[in-house]
Amino acid sequence: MASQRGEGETTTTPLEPADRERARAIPEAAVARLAVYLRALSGMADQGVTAVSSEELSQAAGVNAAKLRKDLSYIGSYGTRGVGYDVEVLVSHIERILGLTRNHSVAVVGIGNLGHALANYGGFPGRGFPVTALFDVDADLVGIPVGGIPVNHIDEITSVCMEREVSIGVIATPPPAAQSVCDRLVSAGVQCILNFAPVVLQVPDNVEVRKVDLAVEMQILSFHVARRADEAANVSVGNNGLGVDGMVIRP
Amino acid sequence: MASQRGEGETTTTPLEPADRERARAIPEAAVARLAVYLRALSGMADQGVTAVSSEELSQAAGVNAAKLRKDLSYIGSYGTRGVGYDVEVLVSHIERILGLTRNHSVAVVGIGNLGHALANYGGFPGRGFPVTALFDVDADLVGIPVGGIPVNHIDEITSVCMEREVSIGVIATPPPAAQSVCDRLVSAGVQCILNFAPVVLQVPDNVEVRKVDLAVEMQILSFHVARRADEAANVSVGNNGLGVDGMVIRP
DNA sequence: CCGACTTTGTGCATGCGTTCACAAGCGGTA
DNA sequence: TACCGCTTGTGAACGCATGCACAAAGTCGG
Repeated sequence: MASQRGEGETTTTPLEPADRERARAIPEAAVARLAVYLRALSGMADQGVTAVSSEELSQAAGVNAAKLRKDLSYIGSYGTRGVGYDVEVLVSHIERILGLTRNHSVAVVGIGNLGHALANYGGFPGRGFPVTALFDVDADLVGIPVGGIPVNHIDEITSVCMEREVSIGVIATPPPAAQSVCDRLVSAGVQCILNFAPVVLQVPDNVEVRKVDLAVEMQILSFHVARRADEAANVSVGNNGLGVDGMVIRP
Repeated sequence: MASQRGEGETTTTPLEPADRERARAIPEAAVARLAVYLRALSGMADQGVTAVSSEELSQAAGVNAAKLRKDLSYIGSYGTRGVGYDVEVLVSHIERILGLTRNHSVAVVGIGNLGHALANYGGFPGRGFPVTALFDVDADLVGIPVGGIPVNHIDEITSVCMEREVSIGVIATPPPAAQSVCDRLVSAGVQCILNFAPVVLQVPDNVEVRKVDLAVEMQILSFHVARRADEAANVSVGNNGLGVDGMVIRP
Protein backbone atom coordinates (compact mmCIF):
# COMPACT_ATOMS: atom_id res chain seq x y z
CA MET A 1 0.00 0.00 0.00
CA ALA A 2 1.31 3.34 -1.00
CA SER A 3 -0.79 5.43 1.30
CA GLN A 4 1.58 6.49 3.98
CA ARG A 5 0.46 10.01 3.65
CA GLY A 6 1.19 11.66 6.95
CA GLU A 7 -2.16 13.09 7.79
CA GLY A 8 -4.55 10.35 8.53
CA GLU A 9 -6.73 13.03 9.91
CA THR A 10 -9.13 14.42 7.40
CA THR A 11 -9.24 18.01 8.47
CA THR A 12 -12.02 18.60 6.01
CA THR A 13 -15.53 17.19 5.96
CA PRO A 14 -15.34 13.57 6.95
CA LEU A 15 -17.74 11.33 5.13
CA GLU A 16 -20.32 9.76 7.33
CA PRO A 17 -20.51 5.98 7.28
CA ALA A 18 -23.68 6.03 5.22
CA ASP A 19 -22.04 8.19 2.60
CA ARG A 20 -19.01 6.02 2.53
CA GLU A 21 -21.06 2.94 1.84
CA ARG A 22 -22.71 4.69 -1.04
CA ALA A 23 -19.54 6.09 -2.49
CA ARG A 24 -18.45 2.59 -3.27
CA ALA A 25 -21.65 1.81 -5.08
CA ILE A 26 -21.80 4.82 -7.37
CA PRO A 27 -21.38 3.71 -10.99
CA GLU A 28 -18.51 5.29 -12.87
CA ALA A 29 -20.82 6.80 -15.42
CA ALA A 30 -22.86 8.41 -12.69
CA VAL A 31 -19.80 10.04 -11.15
CA ALA A 32 -19.03 11.76 -14.42
CA ARG A 33 -22.56 13.07 -14.60
CA LEU A 34 -22.51 14.28 -11.02
CA ALA A 35 -19.73 16.63 -12.03
CA VAL A 36 -21.92 17.94 -14.82
CA TYR A 37 -24.86 18.41 -12.48
CA LEU A 38 -22.60 20.25 -10.11
CA ARG A 39 -21.61 22.72 -12.75
CA ALA A 40 -25.19 23.36 -13.75
CA LEU A 41 -26.17 23.76 -10.11
CA SER A 42 -23.33 26.17 -9.43
CA GLY A 43 -24.48 28.29 -12.32
CA MET A 44 -27.99 28.32 -10.95
CA ALA A 45 -26.79 29.22 -7.48
CA ASP A 46 -24.87 32.16 -8.93
CA GLN A 47 -28.07 33.36 -10.52
CA GLY A 48 -29.90 33.19 -7.25
CA VAL A 49 -31.92 30.10 -7.99
CA THR A 50 -32.62 28.28 -4.75
CA ALA A 51 -34.69 25.30 -5.81
CA VAL A 52 -34.75 23.10 -8.88
CA SER A 53 -36.71 20.12 -10.07
CA SER A 54 -35.20 17.03 -11.60
CA GLU A 55 -36.81 17.99 -14.88
CA GLU A 56 -35.16 21.39 -15.01
CA LEU A 57 -31.79 20.19 -13.88
CA SER A 58 -31.81 17.26 -16.25
CA GLN A 59 -32.42 19.56 -19.18
CA ALA A 60 -29.60 21.83 -18.12
CA ALA A 61 -27.33 18.83 -17.92
CA GLY A 62 -28.57 17.28 -21.11
CA VAL A 63 -29.69 13.98 -19.65
CA ASN A 64 -32.85 12.03 -18.96
CA ALA A 65 -34.75 13.16 -15.86
CA ALA A 66 -35.11 9.66 -14.50
CA LYS A 67 -31.42 9.06 -14.89
CA LEU A 68 -30.68 12.22 -12.99
CA ARG A 69 -32.89 11.18 -10.12
CA LYS A 70 -31.30 7.78 -10.00
CA ASP A 71 -27.85 9.33 -10.03
CA LEU A 72 -28.81 11.57 -7.16
CA SER A 73 -30.30 8.65 -5.31
CA TYR A 74 -26.86 7.05 -5.29
CA ILE A 75 -25.65 9.83 -3.05
CA GLY A 76 -28.74 9.88 -0.84
CA SER A 77 -32.14 11.43 -0.77
CA TYR A 78 -31.82 15.15 -0.58
CA GLY A 79 -34.87 16.22 -2.52
CA THR A 80 -38.34 17.15 -1.36
CA ARG A 81 -41.22 15.44 -3.08
CA GLY A 82 -43.58 17.81 -4.70
CA VAL A 83 -40.98 20.55 -4.64
CA GLY A 84 -37.60 19.50 -5.96
CA TYR A 85 -34.06 19.95 -4.75
CA ASP A 86 -32.51 22.73 -2.74
CA VAL A 87 -29.69 24.00 -4.89
CA GLU A 88 -27.34 24.90 -2.04
CA VAL A 89 -27.80 21.59 -0.32
CA LEU A 90 -27.27 19.62 -3.48
CA VAL A 91 -24.17 21.58 -4.42
CA SER A 92 -22.49 21.03 -1.11
CA HIS A 93 -23.47 17.40 -1.00
CA ILE A 94 -22.15 16.62 -4.46
CA GLU A 95 -18.99 18.53 -3.64
CA ARG A 96 -18.51 16.38 -0.60
CA ILE A 97 -19.13 13.17 -2.49
CA LEU A 98 -16.72 14.17 -5.23
CA GLY A 99 -14.12 15.05 -2.65
CA LEU A 100 -13.98 18.68 -3.69
CA THR A 101 -13.96 19.95 -0.14
CA ARG A 102 -10.30 19.25 0.12
CA ASN A 103 -7.86 20.83 -2.26
CA HIS A 104 -6.17 18.57 -4.74
CA SER A 105 -2.70 19.65 -5.58
CA VAL A 106 -1.97 19.12 -9.28
CA ALA A 107 1.32 18.64 -11.08
CA VAL A 108 1.67 19.10 -14.82
CA VAL A 109 4.46 17.26 -16.59
CA GLY A 110 5.54 18.34 -20.05
CA ILE A 111 5.40 22.06 -20.67
CA GLY A 112 4.87 22.02 -24.41
CA ASN A 113 1.94 23.67 -26.10
CA LEU A 114 -0.60 21.67 -24.18
CA GLY A 115 1.20 21.78 -20.87
CA HIS A 116 1.49 25.51 -21.26
CA ALA A 117 -2.20 25.80 -21.80
CA LEU A 118 -2.96 23.61 -18.83
CA ALA A 119 -0.65 25.55 -16.54
CA ASN A 120 -2.23 28.79 -17.62
CA TYR A 121 -5.69 27.58 -16.88
CA GLY A 122 -4.71 28.75 -13.43
CA GLY A 123 -6.21 26.59 -10.78
CA PHE A 124 -8.07 24.60 -13.37
CA PRO A 125 -11.65 25.13 -14.36
CA GLY A 126 -14.00 24.62 -11.46
CA ARG A 127 -11.44 25.68 -8.92
CA GLY A 128 -10.28 23.41 -6.17
CA PHE A 129 -7.42 22.07 -8.24
CA PRO A 130 -4.43 24.32 -7.68
CA VAL A 131 -1.51 23.57 -9.96
CA THR A 132 1.46 23.48 -7.63
CA ALA A 133 4.22 22.04 -9.75
CA LEU A 134 5.39 21.97 -13.35
CA PHE A 135 8.02 19.74 -14.89
CA ASP A 136 9.88 19.40 -18.15
CA VAL A 137 13.03 17.76 -19.48
CA ASP A 138 14.14 20.86 -21.32
CA ALA A 139 16.76 22.61 -19.19
CA ASP A 140 15.97 25.88 -20.93
CA LEU A 141 12.51 25.89 -19.46
CA VAL A 142 13.56 25.11 -15.91
CA GLY A 143 13.15 28.05 -13.59
CA ILE A 144 10.96 30.01 -15.94
CA PRO A 145 7.54 30.57 -14.41
CA VAL A 146 4.51 29.55 -16.43
CA GLY A 147 1.18 30.69 -15.15
CA GLY A 148 2.93 31.83 -12.02
CA ILE A 149 4.61 28.54 -11.20
CA PRO A 150 8.28 27.92 -11.92
CA VAL A 151 9.17 24.89 -14.00
CA ASN A 152 11.18 22.16 -12.31
CA HIS A 153 13.36 19.63 -14.01
CA ILE A 154 11.75 16.31 -14.62
CA ASP A 155 14.26 14.51 -12.44
CA GLU A 156 12.82 16.28 -9.45
CA ILE A 157 9.36 14.83 -9.88
CA THR A 158 9.59 12.42 -7.02
CA SER A 159 10.94 14.78 -4.41
CA VAL A 160 8.85 17.78 -5.37
CA CYS A 161 5.62 15.82 -5.67
CA MET A 162 6.09 14.23 -2.29
CA GLU A 163 7.01 17.52 -0.73
CA ARG A 164 3.98 19.32 -2.09
CA GLU A 165 1.68 16.38 -1.58
CA VAL A 166 0.58 16.27 -5.18
CA SER A 167 -2.50 14.11 -5.49
CA ILE A 168 -3.11 14.39 -9.22
CA GLY A 169 -0.52 14.18 -11.94
CA VAL A 170 -1.18 15.42 -15.47
CA ILE A 171 0.93 13.96 -18.25
CA ALA A 172 1.28 16.21 -21.27
CA THR A 173 4.52 14.89 -22.64
CA PRO A 174 5.33 13.35 -26.01
CA PRO A 175 4.31 9.69 -26.18
CA PRO A 176 7.76 8.13 -25.64
CA ALA A 177 8.23 9.88 -22.31
CA ALA A 178 4.80 9.17 -20.92
CA GLN A 179 5.37 5.78 -19.31
CA SER A 180 8.58 6.88 -17.67
CA VAL A 181 6.95 10.00 -16.29
CA CYS A 182 4.03 7.95 -15.11
CA ASP A 183 6.32 5.59 -13.23
CA ARG A 184 8.00 8.47 -11.48
CA LEU A 185 4.72 10.02 -10.48
CA VAL A 186 3.57 6.72 -9.08
CA SER A 187 6.72 6.28 -7.07
CA ALA A 188 6.14 9.75 -5.66
CA GLY A 189 2.86 8.51 -4.27
CA VAL A 190 0.59 10.05 -6.88
CA GLN A 191 -2.44 7.82 -7.19
CA CYS A 192 -4.43 9.64 -9.83
CA ILE A 193 -3.20 10.46 -13.29
CA LEU A 194 -4.72 12.37 -16.15
CA ASN A 195 -2.98 11.31 -19.32
CA PHE A 196 -2.97 13.37 -22.50
CA ALA A 197 -0.28 11.32 -24.20
CA PRO A 198 -1.56 8.82 -26.77
CA VAL A 199 -0.12 5.88 -24.89
CA VAL A 200 -1.62 3.05 -22.88
CA LEU A 201 -0.07 3.47 -19.46
CA GLN A 202 0.84 0.54 -17.25
CA VAL A 203 0.15 1.26 -13.61
CA PRO A 204 -0.33 -0.70 -10.40
CA ASP A 205 -3.86 -1.48 -9.30
CA ASN A 206 -3.99 1.25 -6.72
CA VAL A 207 -3.48 4.01 -9.26
CA GLU A 208 -6.35 5.52 -11.20
CA VAL A 209 -5.72 6.69 -14.74
CA ARG A 210 -7.98 8.68 -16.96
CA LYS A 211 -6.96 9.44 -20.49
CA VAL A 212 -7.86 12.26 -22.80
CA ASP A 213 -6.99 11.22 -26.30
CA LEU A 214 -7.49 13.82 -28.96
CA ALA A 215 -6.60 11.53 -31.82
CA VAL A 216 -9.18 9.01 -30.70
CA GLU A 217 -11.84 11.68 -30.35
CA MET A 218 -11.10 12.95 -33.83
CA GLN A 219 -11.23 9.47 -35.25
CA ILE A 220 -14.54 8.73 -33.62
CA LEU A 221 -15.90 11.86 -35.23
CA SER A 222 -14.34 10.79 -38.49
CA PHE A 223 -16.20 7.53 -38.23
CA HIS A 224 -19.47 9.39 -37.90
CA VAL A 225 -18.63 11.67 -40.79
CA ALA A 226 -17.96 8.65 -42.93
CA ARG A 227 -21.11 6.92 -41.82
CA ARG A 228 -23.20 9.98 -42.49
CA ALA A 229 -21.64 10.64 -45.85
CA ASP A 230 -22.26 7.07 -46.73
CA GLU A 231 -25.86 7.16 -45.64
CA ALA A 232 -26.44 10.37 -47.52
CA ALA A 233 -24.91 8.98 -50.67
CA ASN A 234 -27.07 5.97 -50.37
CA VAL A 235 -30.54 7.07 -49.48
CA SER A 236 -32.83 5.03 -51.61
CA VAL A 237 -35.92 6.47 -50.01
CA GLY A 238 -36.51 9.42 -47.76
CA ASN A 239 -33.81 10.55 -45.42
CA ASN A 240 -34.65 9.84 -41.83
CA GLY A 241 -36.59 12.69 -40.38
CA LEU A 242 -34.04 15.31 -41.07
CA GLY A 243 -36.31 17.14 -43.38
CA VAL A 244 -37.20 19.77 -40.88
CA ASP A 245 -33.90 21.42 -40.40
CA GLY A 246 -32.60 23.44 -43.28
CA MET A 247 -29.42 24.04 -41.39
CA VAL A 248 -27.23 24.46 -44.37
CA ILE A 249 -28.75 27.63 -45.53
CA ARG A 250 -27.34 30.79 -44.21
CA PRO A 251 -29.86 33.22 -42.84
CA MET B 1 -10.44 -14.47 -51.62
CA ALA B 2 -8.79 -12.03 -53.90
CA SER B 3 -9.65 -8.54 -52.87
CA GLN B 4 -12.16 -7.71 -55.42
CA ARG B 5 -12.29 -4.07 -56.09
CA GLY B 6 -15.10 -2.79 -58.14
CA GLU B 7 -14.60 -1.40 -61.55
CA GLY B 8 -15.13 2.21 -60.66
CA GLU B 9 -11.96 3.35 -58.99
CA THR B 10 -12.91 6.63 -57.45
CA THR B 11 -11.03 9.08 -55.34
CA THR B 12 -13.21 8.56 -52.32
CA THR B 13 -12.70 5.06 -51.01
CA PRO B 14 -16.14 3.60 -51.42
CA LEU B 15 -17.38 1.35 -48.68
CA GLU B 16 -18.67 -1.88 -50.03
CA PRO B 17 -22.24 -2.76 -49.13
CA ALA B 18 -21.11 -5.36 -46.60
CA ASP B 19 -18.95 -2.83 -44.83
CA ARG B 20 -21.70 -0.30 -44.82
CA GLU B 21 -24.04 -2.73 -43.15
CA ARG B 22 -21.49 -3.35 -40.47
CA ALA B 23 -20.61 0.26 -39.90
CA ARG B 24 -24.07 0.84 -38.60
CA ALA B 25 -23.84 -2.03 -36.15
CA ILE B 26 -20.53 -1.17 -34.51
CA PRO B 27 -21.07 -0.24 -30.87
CA GLU B 28 -19.83 3.20 -29.89
CA ALA B 29 -17.44 1.77 -27.34
CA ALA B 30 -15.93 -0.46 -29.97
CA VAL B 31 -15.30 2.45 -32.33
CA ALA B 32 -13.24 4.18 -29.66
CA ARG B 33 -11.18 1.07 -29.17
CA LEU B 34 -10.65 0.57 -32.89
CA ALA B 35 -8.83 3.89 -32.87
CA VAL B 36 -6.60 2.61 -30.11
CA TYR B 37 -5.92 -0.62 -31.95
CA LEU B 38 -5.06 1.37 -35.02
CA ARG B 39 -2.43 3.32 -33.16
CA ALA B 40 -0.87 0.21 -31.73
CA LEU B 41 -0.90 -1.42 -35.15
CA SER B 42 0.67 1.59 -36.81
CA GLY B 43 3.46 1.49 -34.27
CA MET B 44 4.01 -2.18 -35.01
CA ALA B 45 4.01 -1.59 -38.74
CA ASP B 46 6.67 1.09 -38.29
CA GLN B 47 8.81 -1.42 -36.49
CA GLY B 48 8.48 -3.90 -39.29
CA VAL B 49 6.08 -6.25 -37.56
CA THR B 50 3.92 -7.93 -40.18
CA ALA B 51 1.69 -10.22 -38.15
CA VAL B 52 0.13 -10.04 -34.74
CA SER B 53 -2.10 -12.22 -32.60
CA SER B 54 -5.12 -11.00 -30.74
CA GLU B 55 -3.29 -11.67 -27.51
CA GLU B 56 -0.35 -9.44 -28.41
CA LEU B 57 -2.45 -6.66 -29.80
CA SER B 58 -4.84 -6.72 -26.88
CA GLN B 59 -1.99 -6.27 -24.46
CA ALA B 60 -0.62 -3.37 -26.43
CA ALA B 61 -4.02 -1.78 -26.38
CA GLY B 62 -4.70 -2.60 -22.76
CA VAL B 63 -7.88 -4.58 -23.29
CA ASN B 64 -9.16 -8.11 -23.00
CA ALA B 65 -8.19 -10.37 -25.89
CA ALA B 66 -11.72 -11.65 -26.38
CA LYS B 67 -13.04 -8.12 -26.50
CA LEU B 68 -10.51 -7.23 -29.13
CA ARG B 69 -11.51 -10.15 -31.30
CA LYS B 70 -15.14 -9.26 -30.94
CA ASP B 71 -14.41 -5.66 -31.87
CA LEU B 72 -12.54 -6.79 -34.94
CA SER B 73 -15.36 -9.13 -35.83
CA TYR B 74 -17.64 -6.12 -36.11
CA ILE B 75 -15.62 -4.93 -39.07
CA GLY B 76 -15.29 -8.33 -40.66
CA SER B 77 -13.05 -11.36 -40.47
CA TYR B 78 -9.60 -10.44 -41.52
CA GLY B 79 -7.56 -12.76 -39.36
CA THR B 80 -6.11 -16.15 -40.07
CA ARG B 81 -6.79 -18.86 -37.53
CA GLY B 82 -3.70 -20.33 -36.07
CA VAL B 83 -1.67 -17.34 -37.16
CA GLY B 84 -3.20 -14.03 -36.27
CA TYR B 85 -3.76 -10.83 -38.15
CA ASP B 86 -1.80 -9.25 -40.94
CA VAL B 87 -0.81 -5.85 -39.63
CA GLU B 88 -0.97 -4.05 -42.96
CA VAL B 89 -4.35 -5.45 -43.84
CA LEU B 90 -5.79 -4.63 -40.46
CA VAL B 91 -4.43 -1.09 -40.51
CA SER B 92 -5.89 -0.28 -43.87
CA HIS B 93 -9.19 -1.90 -43.03
CA ILE B 94 -9.61 -0.03 -39.75
CA GLU B 95 -8.62 3.17 -41.50
CA ARG B 96 -11.30 2.61 -44.05
CA ILE B 97 -13.94 1.86 -41.44
CA LEU B 98 -13.01 4.93 -39.43
CA GLY B 99 -13.17 7.04 -42.55
CA LEU B 100 -9.51 8.02 -42.35
CA THR B 101 -8.91 7.52 -46.03
CA ARG B 102 -10.46 10.82 -46.77
CA ASN B 103 -9.03 13.97 -45.25
CA HIS B 104 -11.10 15.74 -42.67
CA SER B 105 -10.64 19.44 -42.69
CA VAL B 106 -10.64 20.85 -39.16
CA ALA B 107 -11.50 24.32 -37.90
CA VAL B 108 -10.48 25.52 -34.46
CA VAL B 109 -12.52 28.28 -32.86
CA GLY B 110 -11.10 30.21 -29.94
CA ILE B 111 -7.40 30.87 -30.12
CA GLY B 112 -6.65 31.15 -26.43
CA ASN B 113 -4.17 28.96 -24.64
CA LEU B 114 -5.88 25.78 -25.62
CA GLY B 115 -6.75 26.82 -29.15
CA HIS B 116 -3.14 27.82 -29.64
CA ALA B 117 -2.00 24.43 -28.49
CA LEU B 118 -4.46 22.69 -30.78
CA ALA B 119 -3.50 24.75 -33.78
CA ASN B 120 0.14 24.04 -33.17
CA TYR B 121 -0.42 20.34 -33.00
CA GLY B 122 -0.08 20.73 -36.73
CA GLY B 123 -2.34 18.37 -38.57
CA PHE B 124 -3.43 16.81 -35.31
CA PRO B 125 -2.01 13.68 -33.84
CA GLY B 126 -2.47 10.72 -36.10
CA ARG B 127 -2.42 12.81 -39.25
CA GLY B 128 -5.35 12.92 -41.60
CA PHE B 129 -6.87 15.89 -39.83
CA PRO B 130 -5.43 19.03 -41.37
CA VAL B 131 -6.35 22.20 -39.54
CA THR B 132 -7.47 24.54 -42.27
CA ALA B 133 -9.09 27.40 -40.41
CA LEU B 134 -8.75 29.29 -37.14
CA PHE B 135 -11.21 31.74 -35.63
CA ASP B 136 -11.35 34.18 -32.75
CA VAL B 137 -13.35 37.20 -31.68
CA ASP B 138 -10.29 39.20 -30.77
CA ALA B 139 -9.54 41.56 -33.64
CA ASP B 140 -5.92 41.77 -32.54
CA LEU B 141 -5.44 38.11 -33.35
CA VAL B 142 -7.03 38.22 -36.78
CA GLY B 143 -4.56 37.85 -39.55
CA ILE B 144 -1.75 36.59 -37.37
CA PRO B 145 -0.78 33.08 -38.34
CA VAL B 146 -0.76 30.41 -35.66
CA GLY B 147 0.83 27.13 -36.54
CA GLY B 148 1.01 28.35 -40.12
CA ILE B 149 -2.66 29.21 -40.47
CA PRO B 150 -3.91 32.78 -40.29
CA VAL B 151 -6.65 33.56 -37.80
CA ASN B 152 -10.01 34.66 -39.19
CA HIS B 153 -12.59 36.68 -37.39
CA ILE B 154 -15.33 34.69 -35.79
CA ASP B 155 -17.97 36.33 -37.95
CA GLU B 156 -16.50 34.61 -40.96
CA ILE B 157 -17.07 31.13 -39.62
CA THR B 158 -19.94 30.31 -41.91
CA SER B 159 -18.43 31.46 -45.15
CA VAL B 160 -14.93 30.19 -44.51
CA CYS B 161 -16.08 26.82 -43.24
CA MET B 162 -18.30 26.28 -46.22
CA GLU B 163 -15.61 27.39 -48.60
CA ARG B 164 -12.98 25.08 -47.13
CA GLU B 165 -15.42 22.26 -46.59
CA VAL B 166 -14.66 21.93 -42.92
CA SER B 167 -16.03 18.66 -41.62
CA ILE B 168 -14.97 18.92 -37.99
CA GLY B 169 -15.26 21.95 -35.78
CA VAL B 170 -13.29 22.28 -32.56
CA ILE B 171 -14.65 24.65 -29.93
CA ALA B 172 -12.02 26.02 -27.56
CA THR B 173 -13.75 29.20 -26.52
CA PRO B 174 -14.81 30.42 -23.09
CA PRO B 175 -18.08 28.85 -21.96
CA PRO B 176 -20.40 31.78 -22.75
CA ALA B 177 -19.41 31.82 -26.40
CA ALA B 178 -19.61 28.11 -27.00
CA GLN B 179 -23.28 27.72 -27.91
CA SER B 180 -23.19 30.65 -30.28
CA VAL B 181 -20.09 29.34 -31.99
CA CYS B 182 -21.66 25.91 -32.18
CA ASP B 183 -24.74 27.31 -33.89
CA ARG B 184 -22.62 29.06 -36.47
CA LEU B 185 -20.62 25.97 -37.19
CA VAL B 186 -23.80 23.99 -37.63
CA SER B 187 -25.24 26.51 -40.02
CA ALA B 188 -22.03 26.26 -42.01
CA GLY B 189 -22.79 22.60 -42.49
CA VAL B 190 -20.34 21.23 -39.95
CA GLN B 191 -21.79 17.99 -38.65
CA CYS B 192 -19.15 16.96 -36.16
CA ILE B 193 -18.00 19.02 -33.23
CA LEU B 194 -15.34 18.49 -30.63
CA ASN B 195 -16.18 20.66 -27.65
CA PHE B 196 -13.64 21.69 -25.03
CA ALA B 197 -15.89 24.28 -23.43
CA PRO B 198 -17.58 23.19 -20.21
CA VAL B 199 -21.05 23.65 -21.62
CA VAL B 200 -23.79 21.27 -22.70
CA LEU B 201 -24.32 22.11 -26.34
CA GLN B 202 -27.71 22.01 -27.98
CA VAL B 203 -27.52 20.68 -31.51
CA PRO B 204 -29.86 19.20 -34.09
CA ASP B 205 -30.06 15.43 -34.34
CA ASN B 206 -27.89 15.24 -37.38
CA VAL B 207 -24.89 16.75 -35.66
CA GLU B 208 -22.47 14.67 -33.63
CA VAL B 209 -20.84 16.25 -30.59
CA ARG B 210 -18.06 14.89 -28.48
CA LYS B 211 -16.91 16.75 -25.46
CA VAL B 212 -13.61 16.88 -23.68
CA ASP B 213 -14.20 18.28 -20.25
CA LEU B 214 -11.12 18.80 -18.13
CA ALA B 215 -13.02 19.87 -15.05
CA VAL B 216 -15.10 16.72 -15.15
CA GLU B 217 -12.04 14.56 -15.59
CA MET B 218 -10.37 16.21 -12.63
CA GLN B 219 -13.44 15.78 -10.51
CA ILE B 220 -13.72 12.12 -11.35
CA LEU B 221 -10.16 11.70 -10.23
CA SER B 222 -10.95 13.71 -7.13
CA PHE B 223 -13.74 11.29 -6.37
CA HIS B 224 -11.33 8.42 -6.53
CA VAL B 225 -8.81 10.21 -4.37
CA ALA B 226 -11.50 10.76 -1.77
CA ARG B 227 -12.70 7.19 -1.96
CA ARG B 228 -9.20 5.84 -1.56
CA ALA B 229 -8.34 8.15 1.28
CA ASP B 230 -11.52 7.13 2.95
CA GLU B 231 -10.92 3.43 2.48
CA ALA B 232 -7.43 3.78 3.83
CA ALA B 233 -8.68 5.76 6.80
CA ASN B 234 -10.86 2.96 7.96
CA VAL B 235 -10.18 -0.48 6.73
CA SER B 236 -11.81 -1.96 9.76
CA VAL B 237 -15.30 -1.77 8.37
CA GLY B 238 -16.55 -5.25 7.81
CA ASN B 239 -18.19 -5.11 4.45
CA ASN B 240 -20.79 -7.76 4.91
CA GLY B 241 -23.06 -6.54 2.20
CA LEU B 242 -26.52 -6.79 3.59
CA GLY B 243 -28.02 -5.32 6.66
CA VAL B 244 -26.10 -2.11 6.80
CA ASP B 245 -27.62 -0.30 3.96
CA GLY B 246 -31.04 0.42 5.38
CA MET B 247 -32.19 3.95 5.67
CA VAL B 248 -29.89 5.69 8.02
CA ILE B 249 -31.63 8.19 10.20
CA ARG B 250 -30.15 11.58 10.09
CA PRO B 251 -28.60 12.44 13.44
C1' DC C 1 -1.48 -37.20 -45.77
C1' DC C 2 -2.33 -36.87 -41.03
C1' DG C 3 -2.49 -35.39 -36.50
C1' DA C 4 -1.27 -32.03 -33.10
C1' DC C 5 -1.13 -27.37 -32.03
C1' DT C 6 -2.39 -22.58 -32.41
C1' DT C 7 -5.50 -18.86 -32.86
C1' DT C 8 -9.67 -16.93 -34.59
C1' DG C 9 -14.63 -16.05 -34.42
C1' DT C 10 -18.76 -16.36 -31.79
C1' DG C 11 -22.84 -18.27 -28.89
C1' DC C 12 -24.06 -17.62 -24.34
C1' DA C 13 -24.30 -16.09 -19.74
C1' DT C 14 -23.45 -12.42 -16.69
C1' DG C 15 -23.37 -7.80 -15.08
C1' DC C 16 -23.96 -2.95 -15.63
C1' DG C 17 -26.49 1.00 -17.03
C1' DT C 18 -30.60 3.13 -18.82
C1' DT C 19 -35.44 3.81 -19.08
C1' DC C 20 -40.15 3.31 -17.73
C1' DA C 21 -43.77 3.59 -14.70
C1' DC C 22 -45.76 4.21 -10.41
C1' DA C 23 -46.33 4.31 -5.39
C1' DA C 24 -44.90 7.22 -1.67
C1' DG C 25 -44.50 11.60 0.25
C1' DC C 26 -44.87 16.59 0.64
C1' DG C 27 -46.89 21.30 0.25
C1' DG C 28 -50.78 23.94 -0.65
C1' DT C 29 -55.71 24.80 -0.24
C1' DA C 30 -60.40 24.81 1.14
C1' DT D 1 -58.38 18.24 8.73
C1' DA D 2 -58.82 16.14 4.40
C1' DC D 3 -58.03 16.35 -0.29
C1' DC D 4 -55.39 17.41 -4.54
C1' DG D 5 -51.66 18.03 -7.52
C1' DC D 6 -46.86 17.74 -8.09
C1' DT D 7 -42.26 15.62 -7.73
C1' DT D 8 -39.21 12.41 -5.82
C1' DG D 9 -37.30 7.83 -5.22
C1' DT D 10 -37.08 3.21 -6.80
C1' DG D 11 -38.61 -1.63 -8.37
C1' DA D 12 -38.52 -3.90 -12.56
C1' DA D 13 -37.76 -4.62 -17.44
C1' DC D 14 -34.92 -3.89 -21.08
C1' DG D 15 -30.76 -3.37 -23.83
C1' DC D 16 -25.93 -3.09 -24.40
C1' DA D 17 -21.36 -4.49 -23.39
C1' DT D 18 -18.07 -7.63 -21.34
C1' DG D 19 -15.86 -12.01 -20.61
C1' DC D 20 -15.86 -17.00 -20.93
C1' DA D 21 -15.39 -21.05 -23.22
C1' DC D 22 -15.30 -23.74 -27.19
C1' DA D 23 -15.90 -25.26 -32.00
C1' DA D 24 -14.10 -24.09 -36.47
C1' DA D 25 -10.24 -23.38 -39.24
C1' DG D 26 -5.91 -22.78 -40.32
C1' DT D 27 -0.49 -23.97 -39.97
C1' DC D 28 3.37 -26.88 -39.18
C1' DG D 29 6.12 -31.04 -38.50
C1' DG D 30 6.61 -35.65 -39.47
